Amino acid sequence: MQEQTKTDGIFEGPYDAKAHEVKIYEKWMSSGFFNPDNLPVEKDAEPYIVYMPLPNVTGSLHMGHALDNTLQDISVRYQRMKGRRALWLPGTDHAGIATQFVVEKDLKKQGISRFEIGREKFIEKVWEWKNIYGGLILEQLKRLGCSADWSRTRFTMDPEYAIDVQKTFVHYYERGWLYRGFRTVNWCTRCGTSLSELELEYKDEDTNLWHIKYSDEIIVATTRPETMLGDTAIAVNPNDARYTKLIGTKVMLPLVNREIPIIGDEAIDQTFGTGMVKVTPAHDVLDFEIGERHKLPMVIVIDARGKMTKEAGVYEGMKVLEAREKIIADLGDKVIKIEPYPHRVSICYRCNSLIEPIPSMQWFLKMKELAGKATDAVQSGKVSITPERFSKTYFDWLSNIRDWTISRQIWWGHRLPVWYCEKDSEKFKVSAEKPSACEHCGECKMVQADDVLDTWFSSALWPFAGLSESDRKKYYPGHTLITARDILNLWVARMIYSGLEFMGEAPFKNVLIHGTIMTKDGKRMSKSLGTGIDPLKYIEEYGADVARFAVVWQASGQDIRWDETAVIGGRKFTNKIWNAAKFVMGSQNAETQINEENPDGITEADKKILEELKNLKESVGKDIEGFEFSKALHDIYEFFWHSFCDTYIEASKEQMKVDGQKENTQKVLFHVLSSSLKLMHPFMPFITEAIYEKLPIENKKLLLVEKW
RNA sequence: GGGCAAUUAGCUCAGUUGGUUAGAGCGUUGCAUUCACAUUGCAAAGGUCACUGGUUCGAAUCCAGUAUUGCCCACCA
Repeated sequence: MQEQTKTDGIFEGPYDAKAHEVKIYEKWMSSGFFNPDNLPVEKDAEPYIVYMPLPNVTGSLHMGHALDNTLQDISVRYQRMKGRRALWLPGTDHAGIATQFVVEKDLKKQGISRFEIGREKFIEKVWEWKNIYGGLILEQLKRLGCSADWSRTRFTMDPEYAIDVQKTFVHYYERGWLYRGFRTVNWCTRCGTSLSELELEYKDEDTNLWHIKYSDEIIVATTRPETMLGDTAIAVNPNDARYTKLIGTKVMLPLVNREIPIIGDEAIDQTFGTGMVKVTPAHDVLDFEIGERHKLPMVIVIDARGKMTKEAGVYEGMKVLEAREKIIADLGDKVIKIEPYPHRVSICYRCNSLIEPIPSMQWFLKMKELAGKATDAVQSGKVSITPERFSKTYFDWLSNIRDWTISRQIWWGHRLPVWYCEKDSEKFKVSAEKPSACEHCGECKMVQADDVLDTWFSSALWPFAGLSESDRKKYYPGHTLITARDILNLWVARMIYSGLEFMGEAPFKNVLIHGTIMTKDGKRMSKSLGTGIDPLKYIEEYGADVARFAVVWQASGQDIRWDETAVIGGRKFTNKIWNAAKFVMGSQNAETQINEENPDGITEADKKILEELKNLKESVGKDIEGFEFSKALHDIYEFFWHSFCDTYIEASKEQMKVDGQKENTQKVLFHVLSSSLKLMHPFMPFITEAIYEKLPIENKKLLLVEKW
C-alpha cells in the first residue's frame, strides 16, 4: 500500500481538541473575516446581522450563554458561508445595579464603603474593576468559538454610546413623554434605589392577615399592620350596600389619633376580607393611585432604609418588622382576628432584599405610544417571534403597560442629562450638554442630576447605539436576535420600539426564544444554589466542539434538563469525524491534487450516498434558517455516522478493490467528506477547520469562508 | 385568580400538516475485532405514547375533560 503513505502521520492518534482550538481561533482572528467588511464576497453582498444579547460585565459564561451564543454562531457562520456579509455584533452591558453591587462588595472586603470615598472615587473604582474583569466573558465566548466581530465590540458606557443615551433622553423629553413626579415606587432598601416592576422578583411567604378594629363599624384586614400609621383613609366599594352609608364619615385612627375619611373606590373588592381597606398612599402602589383619585395626603412612616420615620411617633427608628410586632401588641384587643395567610412579597432582582413601596421623586417615561409601536411591529409581522406563543407574553405586557420609572438612585450608570438650578431644585433644564448659564436664577452654574438611568434604558438602544454612524447606514436594520425568554419584555420589546422611534425601522426581523437549561432534575441552574454546571469544564476537558454539540443536541425548543450523556455523544462524534477523515485521506491517491467536486454515482452505494448528501444539504440549510438547529445536527449526525461511515465507507472498501470503480470511489469519499465538513462547520467549527486544513485542495480558503 | 408549556423505552428527549412493525443519544444484553475509529461494528432486549371520553376507515398526533409537574403574569389589602 505504497500510495497511502503520503497522508499518513498527519491524522495520527485521536483528535486533540486542545492542541487545535487555540491555533485555529488565531487563524480565524488574523484572517480578519469576523469583520464583514473584510469578507471575500461580492461588493453588493447582502448583509446579515445578529445582535449579541449583551452579557453583563459582571457575567461569566454559564450554560445559558453557551446555548445562546452557540445558536447565534451557527446562524452567523452559516450566513457567512452562504456569501453574505455576516456581522455578529458583540458588546457588554454596564449593568448598573449588578456591577455597583459587585464592586461595593469588593470594597467592603477592604473595609471601605462607597460613601466614605464618594461618588467620583467610587466610579473610578468601578471602571478599574471593569477594565480588569469586564472582558472576561467575551474571552470565554472566544473559547467557545464565537465568530463575532470583536473589532466592533461596544460597551454601553462607551463615550459614543453615552451620546446616544443622552440624545434619546432629550428626544423623549421634547416629545413630552418624560415627566418628573413624587410618587410611591418600588424601592430596594439595600440598594437604596427605585426599581421598575420588571426588576422585581417574588417570594412566597407565610404571613398573617390581621383584622384590626378601627371603630365599632370599621374593621380592616391587612398583611402590613405597621403601615396603618400612614393611613389617610378607609376605602370601601361604593356599590357595597353594607357600607355605603359610611362613605363621607370619618373614623379615628387608633394609636395615632388622626381622623381619616371613609371613601368609596371601585378598586375595592367587596368579597375580600371585610370589604374595607386601609389606604396608605405612601406605602402601597395601589393605595397611591387611590390617593391620587381622592386627593388624599401622604404620610410617610417608612424611610429609604426601611426604618420607621419620625411620623411613626414612638415607633421611630424601628425596623419595619419590629414595628409590626410592637404595633400588634399595642393594639391589644383591637386586633380581633389573626388569620394565617400565604402571601407573595416583592424582592430585588439583584440582591433579593425586600422591596418597600416608598414615595420619592423620580423620572417616568410615558409608555403608551412606544408600546403601541412595539405591538404593531409584531402584529404586522415585521418582527416575528419564534416560537409564536411568546408573542402572547409580549402583547400582554405591552397592553397593560405602566409608565416606566427610569431613574435610579445609584452611582454607576448614565447620569440623567438634567440640570437643576442650585437655588431652586424645582427648576431644571433637560439638555445633552451642560447649559452655560441658568435660565432660572441667572447666576448659578446648575448641577447635574444625581440619578442615573435604568440600565435597560441604555441597552434598549443597542441595535443602533452599538453601531457607528457609517455602520448604521450599512448594517441597520439587522436580522436576528436569539435569547432566553426572561428578557423578552425587559429588553427585546424595548429594543423594538427604540429602533422604530429612532431609526424608523425595527432593529431585527426575527426573535428566537430558546429553551432554558435546567439541571437534570428540573431545577433552575444557579450559581448561588450551587446547581450550575460550568460549560468551560467541558471546553477544557473535551473541547469547544463537544460542548457546542452537547448543547445543540439537546436544544429542541423546550426547556432542557441537562443530560451529561450528550457530552459523551459529542466526544464520540468528534472521534468519528476525525477517524473518517483519516480513512478517507488514507484511501486517496495522494500523488494527484483532488479537485473533483461532483463525482459520478456508478454503484448503487455511490448513488445513494450522493443523493442523501444532496438532501441533507438542503434540509440543514432550511433548518438553520428556520432555527431548527437541533434537528439539523441530529440529521447531520445520522448521515455522517450511519450513512457515510457505517454504510458507504464499509462499501467503499470493497469497491476500491474493483477495477473501474476505485478512482470514482475515492472521489466520492473525498467529496462526501469535504461537503460534510462544510455542513458541520457552523456546529463544530474547530474540528472541521482542523481537518479541512489538511485536505489537498487547490486554492483552498479557510473553511470559515468556504462556500456552503 | 389568569395564561403558557410538558407528560412517549431504565435516563434525557425527537416524532413537521392524523396513515404501514413509534425513533435517537446514553445505558443494558449477546456476538465480532491485526483490516479509519473499542471514543468501534453487527445484532438484540426494552414503550396499553399520563388518564377518561369523543371525532375518524385509521389518533402519540385533532377535540373535550381529569391528574401531575414546571414556568410566566396579576394593585385582592
